[in-house]
Amino acid sequence: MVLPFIRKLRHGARLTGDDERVLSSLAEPTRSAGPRVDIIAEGRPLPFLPLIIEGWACHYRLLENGKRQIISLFLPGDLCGPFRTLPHFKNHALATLTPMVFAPVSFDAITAAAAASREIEEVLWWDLLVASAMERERIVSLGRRTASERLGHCLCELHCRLRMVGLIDGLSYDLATTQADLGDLLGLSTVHVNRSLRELKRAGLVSLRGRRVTIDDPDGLRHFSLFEEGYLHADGSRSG
Amino acid sequence: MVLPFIRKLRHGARLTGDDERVLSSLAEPTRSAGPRVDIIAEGRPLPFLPLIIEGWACHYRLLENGKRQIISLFLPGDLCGPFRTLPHFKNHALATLTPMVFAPVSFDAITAAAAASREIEEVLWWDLLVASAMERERIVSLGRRTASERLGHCLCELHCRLRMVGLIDGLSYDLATTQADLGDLLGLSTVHVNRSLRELKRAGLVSLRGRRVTIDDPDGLRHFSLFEEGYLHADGSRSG
DNA sequence: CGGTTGCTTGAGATCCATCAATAGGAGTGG
DNA sequence: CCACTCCTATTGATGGATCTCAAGCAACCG
Repeated sequence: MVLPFIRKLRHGARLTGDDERVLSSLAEPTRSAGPRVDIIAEGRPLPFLPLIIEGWACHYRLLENGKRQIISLFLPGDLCGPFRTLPHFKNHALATLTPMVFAPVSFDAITAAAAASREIEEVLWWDLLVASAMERERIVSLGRRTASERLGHCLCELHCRLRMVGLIDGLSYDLATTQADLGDLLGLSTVHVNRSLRELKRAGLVSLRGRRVTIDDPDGLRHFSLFEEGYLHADGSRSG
Repeated sequence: MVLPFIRKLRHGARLTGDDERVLSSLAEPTRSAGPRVDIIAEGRPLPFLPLIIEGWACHYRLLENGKRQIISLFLPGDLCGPFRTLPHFKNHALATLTPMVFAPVSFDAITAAAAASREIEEVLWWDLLVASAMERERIVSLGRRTASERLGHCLCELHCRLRMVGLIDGLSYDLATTQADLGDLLGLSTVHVNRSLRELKRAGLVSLRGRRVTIDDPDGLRHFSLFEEGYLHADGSRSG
């Protein structure tokens, strides 16, 4: 079985067998965590870099007024932060959204891997630059897209990201978040997430059965949400 | 005269004289640009990394619906992007907000500088991590702060950032943006920026004379805006 | 079964956008 | 020095988007 981490990185570089073996070795040993558990508390330096094998997680921030904002959403194959850190840099809280299996990758190991192979060094940068592009895209969403557009955009992005790690079934995938989580991610109230979802359903763009999302009209949803997937670099555009 | 770039980086590492000379050499030669000019068009790979000597700039994104979102704001001393890029990564548009003097730093030169000195490599990462923290903080603002809180937070951040490069005068500094720019930065309409500003003024938190901002009640403004400056690493916390 | 969690819907309030108009300041040309 | 224009700031009025409060429902789980 190929790790989702490896599957994802193949979109970013042509990895040799050696490269993939080195990268796979970073993914061991693994730990497990339950759902809705803090892996790393807010304000601590990062002791290691979590690499997700299975499950979803997020960086979040709790404001003094009690509101929560999810800063980044992490899926299987994701490194939960930049591959390099410095002393005195504190982290946002990292929490699981679902039960999760992850590898606590040591920064030393990752640095050594990058030093050993130019391709690995590049693909780690590729991953960092894509993660950073997703954050910037969310700034655009939060600032200038309506609630329904934000939600549609998010559903498009998730489909694309899950496709990169082989976790979709055609136009369907399992949405592991609650609507409250989506609200904290998109800067909306739970109630309004629900209404926006209803709007997308009524427009025939998506449908839901339980936690299973199906994008019924991909072009329509992309157009409605102003979604352009280039920033995710899922097309192997390295070769084009 | 010490470059703002150097002044800023001193907050991130103890640089030797040699380090500073190497970093200063990156800042030459320089170019000038007028106000409201695109330095780099959207969707192009980055030909070089602009380093601002004087003036303000921003990354922005124009949506198909005509709305604009400013993604990052850049001040004197700022590198307008991560110090490493990869082929096929396209950029957001980079535009000046004011007349600007900048150095088009070549990625090769910056890579060489990082390879030559561990301190330089670290301080470039420091800069990248701080820039990334500012983007995440804006996600929090856009998602979970009210208009006035966002504005106050922004004014606090600007004061801190300008302080790091010596461009403040006590509690005052020159705000180089129009209210329309602030709106695009904070996800608000121009009109509402104006009203939020009025609210901050009436609360005795800030005052304005022309483009000159004065923070009359720093603690009050910080508290009101839920601003905690740790993410900017302006305190030389590397030593603490 | 009862308790908990998440989803759904309604009603009313609030925040913010939009439209429209005015005013001030800086530059420009006569 | 004045008239003109453009850009920015300011304010009012109105409507729309979203939040909050509240209630009911469904699924799951001890």
